[in-house]
Amino acid sequence: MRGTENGVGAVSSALETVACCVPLGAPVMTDEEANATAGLFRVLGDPARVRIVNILSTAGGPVCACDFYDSLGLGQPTVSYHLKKLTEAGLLEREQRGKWAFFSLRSEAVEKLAAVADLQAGCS
Amino acid sequence: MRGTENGVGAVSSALETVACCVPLGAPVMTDEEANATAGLFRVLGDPARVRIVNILSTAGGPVCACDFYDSLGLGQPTVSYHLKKLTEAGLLEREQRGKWAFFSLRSEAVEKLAAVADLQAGCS
DNA sequence: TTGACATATTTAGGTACATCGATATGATCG
DNA sequence: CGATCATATCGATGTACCTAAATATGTCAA
Repeated sequence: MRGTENGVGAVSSALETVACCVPLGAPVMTDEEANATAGLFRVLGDPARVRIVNILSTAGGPVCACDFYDSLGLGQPTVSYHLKKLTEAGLLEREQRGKWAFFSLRSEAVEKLAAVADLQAGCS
Repeated sequence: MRGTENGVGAVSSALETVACCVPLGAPVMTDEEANATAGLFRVLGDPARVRIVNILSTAGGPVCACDFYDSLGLGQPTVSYHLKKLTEAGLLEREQRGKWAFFSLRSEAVEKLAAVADLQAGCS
């Protein structure tokens, strides 16, 4: 019931939040799009998750879950909780290496995030 | 006690959240910066506020508070609450026109937001 | 100043979220 | 299989947040 690499899009439980987002400056925005876009920002609206993304971006590659405990000053269950939130949103990818879980940033999501937050997108 | 154009930085009550943010990909990130950055995202982590920003960006100019009631399907106090959150974060500027309050996007904040969400900032 | 209107604040209630301790699941190695 | 280690999930608790009704503040016109 893990399902990280099941072939297709490897969608998590929440319909891949990041995939449903639209730029903040979109000419039209449905309720569903507003919800998804807010959902993406809400996932990043926690200091621990901001740090996780920051650590992953500076690491430049997959990072073991256990490496976050000290960096974040949070317990193992709490870190697991945050990693799951980020993964479900589509921002992170989970990879099993032996008995360790490694996480990395999904480049598509990173690009999408930048596009969503760019209000000038499409303007000169 | 309103203080929207008091000369200097026109800071609101919360030390201007957006001003303390750093890019998600910053090489180093203090606790305070992680908090401010998360705070900025958290402000955008609500569908109503996402819509407000979207409406303002497509409007291209100041919009009266009363114009949001119908668009958002929310009551006047609730809209006022959201507008305050966005303004306190430094994303919006409030302007009094007679007995109406007009809000617009702060271009500096818009640029900062894009920079904060851009993980590739400074990379090739 | 008084009345009318627009917005802000207060108060209260319900819900979502972050955190931890305890426990369960999953993976490796003897 | 049984032991061990890493991670995920469950249960519970305190907090932050969103919303609306009622009220206060502020602005303008007469």
